[in-house]
Amino acid sequence: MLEKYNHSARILVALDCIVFGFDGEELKLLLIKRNFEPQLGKWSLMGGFLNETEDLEVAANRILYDLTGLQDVYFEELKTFGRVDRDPVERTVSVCFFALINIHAHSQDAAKAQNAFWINLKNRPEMIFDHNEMVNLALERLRYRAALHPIGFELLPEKFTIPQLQKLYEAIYDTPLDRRNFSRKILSTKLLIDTGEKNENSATKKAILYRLDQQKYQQQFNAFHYFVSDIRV
Amino acid sequence: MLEKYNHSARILVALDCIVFGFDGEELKLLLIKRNFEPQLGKWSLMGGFLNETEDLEVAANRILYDLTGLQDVYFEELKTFGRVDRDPVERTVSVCFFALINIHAHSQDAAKAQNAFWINLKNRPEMIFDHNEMVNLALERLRYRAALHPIGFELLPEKFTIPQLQKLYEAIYDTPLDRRNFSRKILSTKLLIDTGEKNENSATKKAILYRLDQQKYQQQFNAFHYFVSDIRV
DNA sequence: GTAAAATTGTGTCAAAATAACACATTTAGA
DNA sequence: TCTAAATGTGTTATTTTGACACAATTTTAC
Repeated sequence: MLEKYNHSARILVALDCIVFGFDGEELKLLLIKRNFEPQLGKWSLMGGFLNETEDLEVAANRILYDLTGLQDVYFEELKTFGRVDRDPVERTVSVCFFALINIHAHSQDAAKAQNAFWINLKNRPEMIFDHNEMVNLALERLRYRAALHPIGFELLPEKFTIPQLQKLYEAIYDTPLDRRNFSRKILSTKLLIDTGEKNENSATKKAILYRLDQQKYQQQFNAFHYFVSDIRV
Repeated sequence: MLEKYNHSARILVALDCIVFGFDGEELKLLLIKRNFEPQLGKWSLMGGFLNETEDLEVAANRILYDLTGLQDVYFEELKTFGRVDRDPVERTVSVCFFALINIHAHSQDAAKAQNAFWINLKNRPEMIFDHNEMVNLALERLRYRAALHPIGFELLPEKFTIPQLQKLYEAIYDTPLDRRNFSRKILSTKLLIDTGEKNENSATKKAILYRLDQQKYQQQFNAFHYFVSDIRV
């Protein structure tokens, strides 16, 4: 039997999860109005603790599932936060993730059970601990990633129009984009498949509904390089 | 006094550090030939445990300092590794960082004290635990970062020539680059200042020695976008 | 001395990508 | 059927990129 590392401190390992959504106009965050201690009544990210016999990645999926009822959603590690005083209750190191989900496809029941609400990113409330810092960094990372990889699609429904996609990018970068250049750029990636359908929820010209070419999406994930003039990572 | 989180497991939090260097020809790693248990005699990254009263970032700096004698070197978090069985001795979550240092500027004594050696990245040995996975991911990240931000300079001496810089990029991406296009691209960033000196260690035409414009480096860090044909992140 | 070999610095040019911009089409509703 | 709003596509000048050529510098060999 191997000897254990007797001289070092065992520390609580938490996970905190930032969930981004898009309602067609604004970027949103799924935040918890805490109905439990500590910090009851305040806003926070969804979080949890790593169990003794649980892989870190499994724990992240568990927390996402408990919040959204979704499995296999896009998420990536953001950073591990480890200031000594970040949680006043007890020393806790938190591995922070962010996820992108289709805002219409998750479980309302799961969200309700966690007392979670979609909040406009721009109007986000003060949050507990270092959660504000986490969200700021996550937005930065989202902008970085979305400029290089086609992750925007993760936030849209299965079928979507180019104008919808453009509105998403405009929300992510908080800047207007040229409609014609945007369309050309996106279509040149060949990632979009024309479904033959049109968006019927339109009072004017109905835009073409596309879906993502999943195979090309996987292949081209690392060769997307979406750039427009105002977007610098 | 606040109540503690009584129902969750406390876990060892380790840090592992990948140190990259460049000897003018090849990318190198500063690896430990373990003269201590566990896994005595095997190769590993430099690591350590997070102390109870120590910020995570402070711990990373401590470990880097113990290995290199350097402070304020470039490093960034890579990922936190948390498979249950990643360390057979005991459940340990490891926050992995990577650093870029000038291979000629660190403390030989510190390295010797840790039994650390510079190893060609391409000939790297089998390492313990998930350290191989860490290094693979770090190389990927280095390539990603170096394509977008001017971090290559962190691996060079204060004064360097454009051909040296090119050799570095060729080592990072393991691909030959066109000398003329490279020079044009780098000079167009205006990040280089001509020192007026030349590289005297040359048997042929002596190349101009440049130094980095530190002010512009800070300003343009997020607007570098170094791309050449063969380099795709 | 001078020629040869290796390396460095700079220039050219066609092709591709980008940014700015214009016009025609579709649809609901007046 | 006319209008307003939104969508789809095209044009053009400018900038960036990639492929390539030539001149200059320096040491070494003769």
